Amino acid sequence: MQVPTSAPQDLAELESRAQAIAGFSLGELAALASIAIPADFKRHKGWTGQLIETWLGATAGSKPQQDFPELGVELKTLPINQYGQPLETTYVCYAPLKLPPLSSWETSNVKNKLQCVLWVPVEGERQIPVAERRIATPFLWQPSPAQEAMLKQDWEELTELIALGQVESVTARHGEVMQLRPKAASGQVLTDALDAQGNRIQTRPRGFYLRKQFTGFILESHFAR
DNA sequence: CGTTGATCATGC
DNA sequence: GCATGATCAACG
Repeated sequence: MQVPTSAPQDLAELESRAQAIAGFSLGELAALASIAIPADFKRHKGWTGQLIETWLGATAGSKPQQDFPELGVELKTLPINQYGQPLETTYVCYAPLKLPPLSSWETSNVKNKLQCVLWVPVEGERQIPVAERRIATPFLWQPSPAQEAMLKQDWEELTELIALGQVESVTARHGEVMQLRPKAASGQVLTDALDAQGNRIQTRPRGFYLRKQFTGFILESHFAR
């Protein structure tokens, strides 16, 4: 097995590459790709995602686009426990805080990002050394009408609060399947937003995250089929 | 003990 | 500063 040197040409090739790494440990994949393995993720939080990107032939580096633009596919690795349940929430994208919110769900970043996702579940329990964690079964997913309705509802609720200048009062408890949380290099990072009177204020950048229960439901639905 | 809020690395 | 990849760890 070798690291691909080009992007997958179609969905079939992407799926085939994804299936090929199923069952391998992160250590094996790193060794085959000549990539150093971190002892832990304290300072390497994005390492697994980048390793998977390498093996699937995603364009290196971070781009403000989908991982496979030609295929319209977004790649998400998902740490799971021994029962196949997600251990962490899933980051979707930044939330615009300076809204002339003529924005709609249909044109939102969230909907665009989640139109088609290649989920790659990976063993993530801390007791398992990083190198020994294995890739589970990757699969392509598109939101069902019901799932999209849930996402849309949360997006509209959260976006409305932002539009009303209530950003500061939104907590991660809002939203049934998707939440809004700080997303920055530190708590010192600030960005512009608006208060209820429309005055410019400074606040921590926020991102949209999928709750574990929701991604767990996606996994369950897929493997129950 | 699960979740929220904070944090780490990197590129442009 | 924003966007990518996420996990860490304090707290309720």
